[in-house]
Formats: sequence, structure tokens, C-alpha cells
Amino acid sequence: MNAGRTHEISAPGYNLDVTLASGQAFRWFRCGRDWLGVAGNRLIRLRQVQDHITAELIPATHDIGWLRRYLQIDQPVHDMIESLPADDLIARAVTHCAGLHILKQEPWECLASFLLTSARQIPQIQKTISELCRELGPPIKDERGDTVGHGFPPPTAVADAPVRVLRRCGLGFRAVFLKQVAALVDSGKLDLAKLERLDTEAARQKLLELPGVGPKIADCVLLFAYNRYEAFPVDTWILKAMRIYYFGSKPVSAAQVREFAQARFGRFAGVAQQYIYHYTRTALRPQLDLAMPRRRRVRT
DNA sequence: ATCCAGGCCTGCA
DNA sequence: TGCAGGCATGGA
Repeated sequence: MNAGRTHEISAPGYNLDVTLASGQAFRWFRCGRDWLGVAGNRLIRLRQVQDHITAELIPATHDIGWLRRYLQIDQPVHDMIESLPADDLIARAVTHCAGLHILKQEPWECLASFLLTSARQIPQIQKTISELCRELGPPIKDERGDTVGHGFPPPTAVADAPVRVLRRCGLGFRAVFLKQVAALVDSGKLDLAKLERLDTEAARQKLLELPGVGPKIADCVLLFAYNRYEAFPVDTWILKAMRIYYFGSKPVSAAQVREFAQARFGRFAGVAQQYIYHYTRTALRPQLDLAMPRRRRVRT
């Protein structure tokens, strides 16, 4: 083993699989028992065995404090969950996703990534982001100088890229939004570090001013980059599940569901959201298709 | 072929 | 304020 290349992290109560598979971050891929991904401009291989996570990093480093922080190893999710109402949906989700943690991602990457999520499926999002990084991201080199991956492109790189290049990565209509937001960050008109100091509602308003960012994406950034655990993103899956479990399948709006969740789940609503989201997508999906079948075209 | 995807923006009532 | 249609692109 090269010095600084592999590390052992004690992580009792942590479930790496559900955490990385739950659609918070889009640069992780399961590789047998391992997870392979890029974070902090390093290629990282992670494997959990019982209460320990092994991390292999390229380039090597002795400082894994930032990785602990990214994974939120010390996050007291158990205590947060205890504070949630123990109703049927929460109980099922918490059991199904035991050990799921909320990551703490770099704000620019998180914002840019979720800008690309609208009206797309997760595998497609992953593919697009991979393309974007390969096209515009800084190369990651191993000790022999070979390129083994790419970091996430900084705002400057995206702001300077022609829309045509972004489109080539598969961004579609989101290309213009991403370029505009990148320019705002690059110029300093949007200071993502400063959002950390604002209260959640003020930060949310700032995010909502951005082109292509609405309530759902803003809440994702608040939750996954700034760890504002009260933020409750309402996507199509959350909407379906919440309608069924709390509204008797009535077609309530996303805004109504969000208001309801804020009141019911309180300061850890976002944690509840991620558990419900992953549970719904993995365990509940077939039942949902049954409960709300796709509309068939009516023949005339 | 048609619908939908971790939505958002615009235009119209 | 609320809602339908449009937006690029690809998978089911």
C-alpha cells in the first residue's frame, strides 16, 4: 500500500450502500462490493465491511478529514430519526434504509448537478454529468501520470464553454441554465460560500432567483450541500408516496405536500424525505405503479 | 408510437 | 394563484 493512499474509517451505524445509492450524488457507481466515484478532485474507491469503511484515494493524501465530512460519518442520523413521528410510512422507510446519511457536498457541484436533474431519470443524469466532467473537468492523474478520471468542472470552465459543447454532453434545454448560473458564480455575483451564513429561508430565496432553479432543486441544494435538514424537496416520487400515505390519494400539489411535511416532520423533514424517497423508489415502486397506473391513451 | 423522467418557465384564466 | 404546454433527450 502506498502511504496515504488507503485509509480505514470507523463508521458505526453507517450504511454506505443506501447512502450512495439514494440519488443524492451522481458520481458514484457500484463496482462489485466497492463504490467507485469522484469527490474533491480525487478518484475514490470505498468499501464497507461491518463498522468500517476502507477508502482508497488517487492522488493519495494523508488528510481524510474532508472525506469524513463529505460522508458525514459523525452525523447523528439516528437521533434525528427518533424525533420523527413513528407513522406507518416513516417506520417502513426507516427500517428499509437504516444507516442512510445525508452527504455534505460541495455547493457548486451540488447546485450544478441538480440543475441537470429536471425531467430526467437518474441513470441519464449520471451519464450526462460523467460526460460533462470528461469534457470540461480537470484530469485526475495517478502516480505514473496517467489520467484515471476527471473532477467536476469549476464555474469558469462551464461559463466559458460554448452551449454547443454543453449540449454535446447531453444537457438538452438545461445547457443554457447551467451556463447562466456558472457565469453568475464565476463573476462573483452569486457567492455560494456566503449562503452558508444565511438562514435557510434567505438562502432558499437566493437560490430561487437563479435561472432553472425552482423549489425542488433549491431544496435539494439546501439539504445536500448546506445540510439544512429541514429542507424538503418534493419530486414526483415523494409526491406519489405522500399523496397515498397522507392524503388518501387526492391529487394535492407539490407545494401543499411541502407545507404539510414541514409542519409534520419539523427540523429534520429533509432526512425523512431522503428515507421516504429511497424507500419509495426501491421497495414501493411496483405498488405505486399499481396504485397509479400510467394513463393509457383513450382510443376514439 | 406514446409516455415519462429527483422541474422549471411562460402565458393565460 | 393555479394550471397546461413546451422544453431536449433517451429509455421503457
